[in-house]
Amino acid sequence: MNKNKATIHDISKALGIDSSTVSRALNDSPRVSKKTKGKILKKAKELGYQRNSLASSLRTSKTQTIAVVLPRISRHFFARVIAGIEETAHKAGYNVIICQSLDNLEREKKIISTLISNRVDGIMISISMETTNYEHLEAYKKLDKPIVFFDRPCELPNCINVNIDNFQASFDATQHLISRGCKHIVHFSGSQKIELYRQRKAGYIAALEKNNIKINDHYIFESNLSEEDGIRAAKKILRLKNIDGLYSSNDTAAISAMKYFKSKRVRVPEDIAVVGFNNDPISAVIEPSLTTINQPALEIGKMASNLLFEQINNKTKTTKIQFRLLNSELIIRHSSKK
Amino acid sequence: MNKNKATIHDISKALGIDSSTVSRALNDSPRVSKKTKGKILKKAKELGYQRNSLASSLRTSKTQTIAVVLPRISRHFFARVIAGIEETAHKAGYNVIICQSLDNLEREKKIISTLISNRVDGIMISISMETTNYEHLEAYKKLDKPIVFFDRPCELPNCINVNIDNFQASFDATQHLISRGCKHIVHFSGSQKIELYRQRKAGYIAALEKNNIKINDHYIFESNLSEEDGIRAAKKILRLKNIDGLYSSNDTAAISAMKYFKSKRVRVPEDIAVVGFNNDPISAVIEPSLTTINQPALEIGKMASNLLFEQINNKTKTTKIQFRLLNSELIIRHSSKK
DNA sequence: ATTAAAAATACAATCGATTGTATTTTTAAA
DNA sequence: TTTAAAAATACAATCGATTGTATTTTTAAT
Repeated sequence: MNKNKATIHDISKALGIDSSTVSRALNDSPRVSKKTKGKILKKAKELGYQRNSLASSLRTSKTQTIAVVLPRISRHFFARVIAGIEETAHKAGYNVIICQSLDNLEREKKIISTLISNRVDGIMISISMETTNYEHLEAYKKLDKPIVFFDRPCELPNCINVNIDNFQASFDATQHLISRGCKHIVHFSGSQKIELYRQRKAGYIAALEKNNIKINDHYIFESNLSEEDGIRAAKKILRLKNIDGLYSSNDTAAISAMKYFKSKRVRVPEDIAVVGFNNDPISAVIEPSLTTINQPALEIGKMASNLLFEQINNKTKTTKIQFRLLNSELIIRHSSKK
Repeated sequence: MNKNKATIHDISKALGIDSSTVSRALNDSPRVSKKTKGKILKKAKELGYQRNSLASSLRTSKTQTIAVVLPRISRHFFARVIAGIEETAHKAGYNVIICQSLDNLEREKKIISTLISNRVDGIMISISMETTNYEHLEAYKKLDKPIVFFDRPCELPNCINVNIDNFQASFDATQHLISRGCKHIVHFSGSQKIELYRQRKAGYIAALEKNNIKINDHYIFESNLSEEDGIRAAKKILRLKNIDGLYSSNDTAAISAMKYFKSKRVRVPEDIAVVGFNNDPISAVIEPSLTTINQPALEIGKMASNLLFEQINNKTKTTKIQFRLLNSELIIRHSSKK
C-alpha cells in the first residue's frame, strides 16, 4: 500500500525519463514525442498518479480556484446563484470554494484572509450586512486579482457588480399594490447602511410620489428582516389601524407578518395586501400564496462567474465601477389579489 | 502598489534576518527571542505579509482544510449539517470546502479527484444516489486520510458513519400511523440500492408486522422521491381506492402528494394521513402541516467533524466500520391527526 | 556521408515555507 | 577570566511541479 502519493519523480525514476519531460507529457506539451507520452501516461495510471495542485499552484501562481462568499447558503436565492456559478466554473475547469459569512463582518474578514492565503484566482461576493468598509477586500484587490460583487451592490473601485435593478423592482412592487387600491402601504426595509436597501426604499418612495401619495416615515420600518422582526413589525402595523398594504424587502419578514395577521384574524389580501421579495419556495406554498419578486439567481451566478473568468484570463481590467443589471420579475399570487 | 505578495524572504531581506528565523517567528516558535519576534511581526504587518498556504501545505503536507461532499446544499437538512461542521471546524482552525455532487456519480468522482489533488486533510460525505461502488473513495483512503460518512450509511472498511437510526425512525413513523387507525399504509421509498432506503423500508415493514398487518408489495413505491415522483405516486394511490395512510421517505414527495390530494378533494388527514421525513421548512407551513421526522442535523455535523478531527490529529485509526447513531424525533403535526 | 535544422530530452533554477543541523552569541557557573 | 551549557540565529535541503536553457538525438537536404 503506497501511503504516499506518487509524484512525477516516481514516474521519472521508474522510466528513466527526466521529471521535466514527465511534467510536460502530463500537460500534453508538444515538446514531448507521442511515444514517450504514451509510456508516461501508462506509468502514471499504473502508479495512481494525481497531480499535486499545491506544488503546481505554488509554481504557476494559478490555483484554478474561485471563491463565492455570501451570507448563507441555505437561502434559496443564494443556493441558485451557486448553482449558476458551479455550472460555468465546471465548464471552464475551475474549482469553486463556497464560504458563508453569516452576515458577520469578522467572519467575512477571516474568510477573505484565508482566501488570500490560499491564493484563489478570483472572488465573487455578496457582502455581509455589517460590511461598510472594504479594507479586507482592498487587500485582495492589491494582489491584482478580480472581485465581482453580486446581489448586494458595492462601490469598490475597478470592480464589477451584477445585480437586478432593485429600484425598479421596488417601484413595480409598490405600484402593483397601489394599482390594487392600497393607500396606506408599509415598507419593511433593511439597514440603510446597505446600498441594496437604500435602493429598494427609494423605489418604494418613488412609486408613492408618482401616485401623489404622501410619504409617511412611520410607515417605513427598518430591521434585519428576520422572522422576529416580521412579527414585531406586524404588531406595529395593527396598532396603526389604517394600513392596507405591505411591501417587504424580503419574504421571510413578509411571511412572518402574514402568519401573525392570520393569528389575529386580519385577512390577507382583503384587509392588508402583501408583497415580498426573493421568491423563496415557501412563498408559493403558504396560504394565501405570496406575491413576490423573483430574481434570476441562476443567471446572476452565471454572469458573475463569466465576468470573473474574463478578468482572470483576458486581463480585461475594469478601470471603473461597472453595474450589470438583470431583469427581475413580479410574481403575482394571492396575497395581493384584492 | 506591491502587486506581488510579500514573502518571508522579503521580511528576511528587509531586516537582515534569515528566512528560517522569520518563519519560526511567525509560527511563534520558542527558538526565536522575543525581541526578534517583535521586529519580525512589526515588519510583517508593515509589508502586509500573509502566509502562502500553498507553500506551507506543500512542505508540511497538511492543508488545514477538510471537505464536505453532499448531494445539494439547498436542502435544509444539509445546510444545517454544514452549519454544524463549520462551527467545530472554525474552532479547530480548519477551513471547510463544500462540494455538491447533485446526486451524480460522475460529479462525485470528479470532486474526490480534485480533493485528492488539493490534498485536503479529511472528507465527510453523504454519498450520491448513484454511488454503489467506492473506488474513488478508496483512492482517497489509500493516502491514509480519514473519511466520515453521514446521513447515507456506507460500508467502506475502517470508516466511521454518523447517522440517525433510520430503521427505528421509520418504525416509529409507521407505528404512529397505525396508532391513528391506519390500516392500508403506502410507503414511498428510494432506490433499494441505497442502504439508507433499505433501512427505512425495513422499519416500515417491521412496524406492520408487529401489528399483524399484511405486507402488500403494491403499497411500496420505489422512486427518486422528487416532486414529480410524488404526484405520480399520489395518482396510483387514488387508483388503489382503499389507502388511508402514507409514510414517505422524504418531505418533498409527501408534500407533492398532499398537494395532489388537495386538488382532487381527497382530505388529509381525514381520508389519508401523511407522515414525511426530514422536517423541511415547508412542512411546517403547508396546510395541513406535515407530520415528519426531524434529524439532529446540527449535531450530526458537529459529531462527524469532531470524529474527523480526532482521526486527523490523534491518528485514532478505526480498524473496523463504526456506526454512531443519533436520536431523531417524530414531529406530530396536522397531517396525521385523525 | 556530411551537416544544418528540427525535434526530443535533460539540466537546473524556481515558487515560498519549513525544519534538521550547524554555527554563533549569550548566560552563568567555576 | 575561563569555559561549558543554553539560547539564538544561520545554513541548506526539501516538498512537487514548472519552465527557460542547454544538450543530445533525429530528420532531411546536399
